Amino acid sequence: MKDSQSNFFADVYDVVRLIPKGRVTSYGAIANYLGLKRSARMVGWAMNQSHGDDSVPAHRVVNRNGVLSGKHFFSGGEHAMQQLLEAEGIKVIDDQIQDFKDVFWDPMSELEL
DNA sequence: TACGTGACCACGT
DNA sequence: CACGTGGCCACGT
Repeated sequence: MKDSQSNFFADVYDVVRLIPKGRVTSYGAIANYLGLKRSARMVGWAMNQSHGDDSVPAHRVVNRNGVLSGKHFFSGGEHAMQQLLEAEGIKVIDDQIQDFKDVFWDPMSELEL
């Protein structure tokens, strides 16, 4: 096990697990919260590896534009991620979250580091 | 070992 | 206001 990257992945997963039901956050917000400000890509990569871990609601993580950029990586079809979000009361149209700012959950603001 | 790619974001032109 | 480039870090070929 690589301690360093495992620690980073663990941190990302921990934050994602803290996302309340019916809310979403962005890769950049998580990266920023962890202090990796410019390394949002790593958060995305972490999500990629988290795929298969039911404890990590990756469907609640989208890009800063509110677009389901990672839907393509979900198993069960292209609309699997959208249906998961809609099941939590989040409206999604054409891979775009409606009222994104309203359902947006910022760890820095909500967790108040 | 080096290059290219990636579930992104911010800035410059 | 749209597009291009840089930056970040890790992984695959």
